[in-house]
Amino acid sequence: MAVTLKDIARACEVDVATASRSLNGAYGVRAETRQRILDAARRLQYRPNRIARGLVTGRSRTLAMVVGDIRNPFYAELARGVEDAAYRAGYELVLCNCDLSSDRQMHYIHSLLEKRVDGILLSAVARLNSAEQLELSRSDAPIVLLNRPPGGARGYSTVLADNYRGGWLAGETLAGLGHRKILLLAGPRDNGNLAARETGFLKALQARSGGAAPLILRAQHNSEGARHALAEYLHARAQRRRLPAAPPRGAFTALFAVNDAMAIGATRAIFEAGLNVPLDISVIGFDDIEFSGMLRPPLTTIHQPKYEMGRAAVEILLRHVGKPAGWMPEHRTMEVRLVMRESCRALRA
Amino acid sequence: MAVTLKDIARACEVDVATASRSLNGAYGVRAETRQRILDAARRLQYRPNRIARGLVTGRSRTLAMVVGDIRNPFYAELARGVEDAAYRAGYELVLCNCDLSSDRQMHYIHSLLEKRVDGILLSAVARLNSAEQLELSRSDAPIVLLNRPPGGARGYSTVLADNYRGGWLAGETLAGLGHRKILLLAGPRDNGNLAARETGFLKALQARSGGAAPLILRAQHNSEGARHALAEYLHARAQRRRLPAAPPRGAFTALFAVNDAMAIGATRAIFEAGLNVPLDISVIGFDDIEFSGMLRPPLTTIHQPKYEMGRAAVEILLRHVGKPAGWMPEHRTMEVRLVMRESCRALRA
DNA sequence: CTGAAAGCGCTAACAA
DNA sequence: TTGTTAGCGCTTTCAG
Repeated sequence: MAVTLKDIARACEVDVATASRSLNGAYGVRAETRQRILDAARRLQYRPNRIARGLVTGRSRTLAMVVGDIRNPFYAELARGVEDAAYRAGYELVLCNCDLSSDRQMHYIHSLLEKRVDGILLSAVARLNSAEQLELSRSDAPIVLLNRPPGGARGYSTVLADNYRGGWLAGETLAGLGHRKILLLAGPRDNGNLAARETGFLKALQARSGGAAPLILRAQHNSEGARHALAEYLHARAQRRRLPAAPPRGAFTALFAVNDAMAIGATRAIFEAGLNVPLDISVIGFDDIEFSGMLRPPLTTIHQPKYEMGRAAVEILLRHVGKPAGWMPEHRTMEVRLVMRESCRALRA
Repeated sequence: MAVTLKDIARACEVDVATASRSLNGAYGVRAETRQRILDAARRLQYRPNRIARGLVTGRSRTLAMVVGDIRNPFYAELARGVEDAAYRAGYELVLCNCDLSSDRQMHYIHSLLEKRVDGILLSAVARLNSAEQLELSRSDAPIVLLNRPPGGARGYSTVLADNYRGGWLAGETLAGLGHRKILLLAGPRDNGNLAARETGFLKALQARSGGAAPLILRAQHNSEGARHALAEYLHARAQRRRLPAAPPRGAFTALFAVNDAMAIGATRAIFEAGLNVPLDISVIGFDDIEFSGMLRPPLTTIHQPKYEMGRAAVEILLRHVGKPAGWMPEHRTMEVRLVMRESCRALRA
């Protein structure tokens, strides 16, 4: 059995209250007594039972983060930022993967609330129906939406990258390099972040004098989805022109993929079609996952400050602990920036 | 204030004990009464306070995993396996990143024990001094070492990939392809897993008739470390032979990096030196992180079943919950296998 | 089948 | 400065 406060109180011939005070607040107790208790605690290897403490204080010193899949390097980087910030503040982090399952997401949220976590970071993309939304809103623990557009769920704090501006930057970059025939490799329409990037990109092209509307190809927002979709597209084009052997050139000279995973898949498809990046096609992505810099060619992309986003979300969350639900939601938009690497080249005019 | 068992007991005009029984064990209570209570619970949105329950049962239904850095895709995959298994068993997972800091590692372990987690998975590589080892051994919660050789810490259950055999496989593969001049890109000597791979590799080459001892280059076990070390080596060779422009060929025709991150860094260094993989140098790695298959060329590597390792570790851990400390440690060695992709080629004899 | 009562280990008024 | 007294919300004997 573990040694309890009572044990150390008995050993020192004081009351548990005195022992508790010595170990915690520390003031309102004679220095000598306090020392005696501290010594006994160390000697007996006393480990306070935080769960008992939690029961009375109502706080667990635990935060939770719900993500889609921690194997996604984007989430991993977010999570690391979250965890470091939590650690510094003296909190632990419980991690929940729920993929796209809103069932699993709700299951977690229930468990977390039952465990009285002090706050929840919601990064997963699983949609919630209105019953679930309602349930969330009654949550005692503060919730911040991290990289998850509110989507009907008003009233929560949010931390988001400036996706629109990132898309714009991508458009500017490609157009500035002289590209006119451009492919937009877009994701599912119902993803708010991806949609914002798309919009920003389109606007940037429109704003450019003579900016023609790009081709739009929609795919799953992962490598395989992008690779598959683009491969099919390139193949179909070759067929149509009866160029079974020769790869199609000239349909577009640049491509924007709304995230790096898609950019990676697209790059593969391009090489597999016998074309070259950036000689035949320039590629620009979005996210700047660590891996992007290690590709051949290193990927030009829009960087979002994932680690800092995690940190910022924890700061907001902690500011809301103990506050009434729905207390002054904060909205933080994080800056993005272009990272020029080698997958884009300028077109000679 | 949250609704408690007492509230629902009052609403149903029964005792809290009856309410508790109805909500849990469910037997020993009249069906009609039980139903009434269940209904009330739903109606009042009752959420049991698990921390109160934990105080009496002594279980928290929480597991913890201590890793180096979740951004490392290897850990992420392990973690996902762990989390899925925990989820299925009705547990939550707290995730702790401690890099190489044994301070942070110990800090976590203390917190976790104070929070009465039901078990701890140790994957981090931070070394523990003997005082820390002693402390660990007195832990009430079971501990399993996941991908972490016991290194003096006997008595714990372990889950490890068959690193030795993986190294052997790599050696066999290269030798079987006809390579004779081989470079071993090794990691720090004090890493047990990496050292086992190294040993296996060396043995395989020795076992081959005419297998010459490979060159050994030691580097940090990450991409940049490997890239740097290999670049320097290639450069120095070029200098020595007064071939500033022409890249050095022929010193070795194949290379084994003891993990994929290193293989990736090495591949970069090779291309940056103007050489080609696999034409000039074949490369084989270890781990089979997801990314390996998306490289150009896709990396040949030794696959370890990371996800399954995570799952296996949880199974063992759960088997030990509630058992006395040091109870029948289990040791599980997971099989590895060769994944042949395009970074290795056969040498014509 | 159900109620009463004790207690998990700790904190926090309130007294002394 | 210290001890006493109540709980926190739940489970779990033990009676009834």
